[in-house]
Amino acid sequence: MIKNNEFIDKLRSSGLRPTKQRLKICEVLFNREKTFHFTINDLAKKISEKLNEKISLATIYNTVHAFKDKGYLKEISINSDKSYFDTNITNHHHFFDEDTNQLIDCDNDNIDKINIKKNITGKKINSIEILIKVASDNQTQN
Amino acid sequence: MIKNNEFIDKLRSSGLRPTKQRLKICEVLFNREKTFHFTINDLAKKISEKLNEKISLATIYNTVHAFKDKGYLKEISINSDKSYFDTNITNHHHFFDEDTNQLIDCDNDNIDKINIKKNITGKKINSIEILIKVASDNQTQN
DNA sequence: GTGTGTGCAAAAGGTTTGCAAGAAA
DNA sequence: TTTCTTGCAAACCTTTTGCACACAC
Repeated sequence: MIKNNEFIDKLRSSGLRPTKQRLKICEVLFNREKTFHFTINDLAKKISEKLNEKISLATIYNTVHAFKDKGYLKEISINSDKSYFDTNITNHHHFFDEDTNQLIDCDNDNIDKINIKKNITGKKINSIEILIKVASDNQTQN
Repeated sequence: MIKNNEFIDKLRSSGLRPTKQRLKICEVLFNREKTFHFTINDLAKKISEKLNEKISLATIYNTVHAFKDKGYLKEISINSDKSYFDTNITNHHHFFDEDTNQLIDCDNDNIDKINIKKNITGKKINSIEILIKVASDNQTQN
């Protein structure tokens, strides 16, 4: 159980004012055991469920982007009509279950080191993301 | 230079009627040397440039999805406000240049075999996609 | 008090849908 | 003639923006 004070310090230290809304979003996002993979819509729903309170969508977008910029959230690359975010900011990868549209973390340990033999001239590699698409074993794939 | 007849056969053999519009889209997509990475918008622009003719957006969406379902196009996973497609349907990966928002193919040969040690129970791996984000060497990264 | 953050509603951008007219079989 | 395809416009959904009000400092 993370205390409110820790969130306040965290926010302050990154130059974000600890407002009521941001603290509530912190609580929903970071006060949990497991990684949370979510879309903005998921988050909005979770907020109204868990806190029985509504925060304006504009504010949620604002906050999620601020948190992403500060490195508290990661954006995940899937082709989808919406953006997915991840509270797990460590270097890791994802399974994407095509049956249920669910994301599952895949630790770095579960994948042998990736060695890219070629790079683009003058460019530096910022990140390497692996997406493993899986689906039910006994189903026709497309 | 692929002949129209080949496109007609290709379409017919997958149960798609070879309409004027689909043939024109085939021409723009597949009558080229290099891989084509595109958004629907890019494709619409290319069509009006190359063929000096307009095909309705609804039809372009329709056709691209049909081609994807038939396996003639691949959808690429980037988080972006729009969908990217690829005429290269072989097993390969991508560099994504964050400076220019451009996609560059990365052949399988350039990456050592990926070994996933863990899988999701009851699921089969359909694909493994790697996205390597790169950016200019002499720039602050976020 | 000043500057930042919030919330609403409107707008924007990509994508999908319904339906009538047109083309392929 | 039947079925599939096209094209337009409207609808939809996610995300962004403008602006007035409220809050943090």
